[in-house]
Amino acid sequence: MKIASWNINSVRARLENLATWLRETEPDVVLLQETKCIEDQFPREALEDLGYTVAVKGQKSYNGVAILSKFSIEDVVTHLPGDLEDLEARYIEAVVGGKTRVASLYVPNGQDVGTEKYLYKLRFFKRLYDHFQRLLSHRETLIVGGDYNVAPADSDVYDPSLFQSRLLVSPEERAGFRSLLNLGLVDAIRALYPEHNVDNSTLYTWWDYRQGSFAKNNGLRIDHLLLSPEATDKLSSAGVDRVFRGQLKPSDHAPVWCTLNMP
DNA sequence: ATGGTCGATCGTCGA
Repeated sequence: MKIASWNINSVRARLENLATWLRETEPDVVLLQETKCIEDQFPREALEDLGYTVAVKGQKSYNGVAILSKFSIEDVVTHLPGDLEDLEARYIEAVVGGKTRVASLYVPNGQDVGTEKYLYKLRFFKRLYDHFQRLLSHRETLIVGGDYNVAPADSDVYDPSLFQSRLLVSPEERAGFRSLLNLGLVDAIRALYPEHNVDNSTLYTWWDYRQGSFAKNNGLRIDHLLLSPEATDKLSSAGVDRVFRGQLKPSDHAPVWCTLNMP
């Protein structure tokens, strides 16, 4: 089973890129973020024509997450517990193919260290911690993927000297991300590509649209696939489709993917 | 130099 996550930065503006990527890389399950439209505007039929079942959590203009699956989709959850007043479309979870649980999540960017949006980001990580702790007790094959908006280590940043305690790398954000690993979730990319054994600059998933960042490979690794122990046991390969960041009208993120050996 | 470049939507916010 191939599972991929992609911050698409508007599913309507990116439908051509998305369809090309689906045809060329053939993921079984896709976790999308920043679809940027309400559910009625989501190009459901075009994706169904490509062989996918679709589950969407939409919002006007901002955020929006979705799950595409070649297999059945059941038990859909569209709100991250822990804050009933949070109406932003940043979380969707479902069971695909009858027994594999997946979630597509879009962690708040955080605007700037110390702002109200930054505090919302840190609270979001606490909610993820509490929810994943509960999910992990079920001992399922679980994949929680998405745009975490955190570069977990300096090896995930093109120039760490430019990123000291800044947004995306601050100690509090990294602690939030690390707390999920401490629950027992495993970073699929780092499980197969340890930071001291690889060219870390090939693993970036996001490049700013500005200043020619992609041409200079000024990137960060902020999109992640986290696996439960039961999923990690099945992990066989993983990678980043960075070629799709270089196409015409690209998203500013590249897809990240992994394959699991399913019985 | 507090900029730059996108997308949604149509002046301005969010990233």
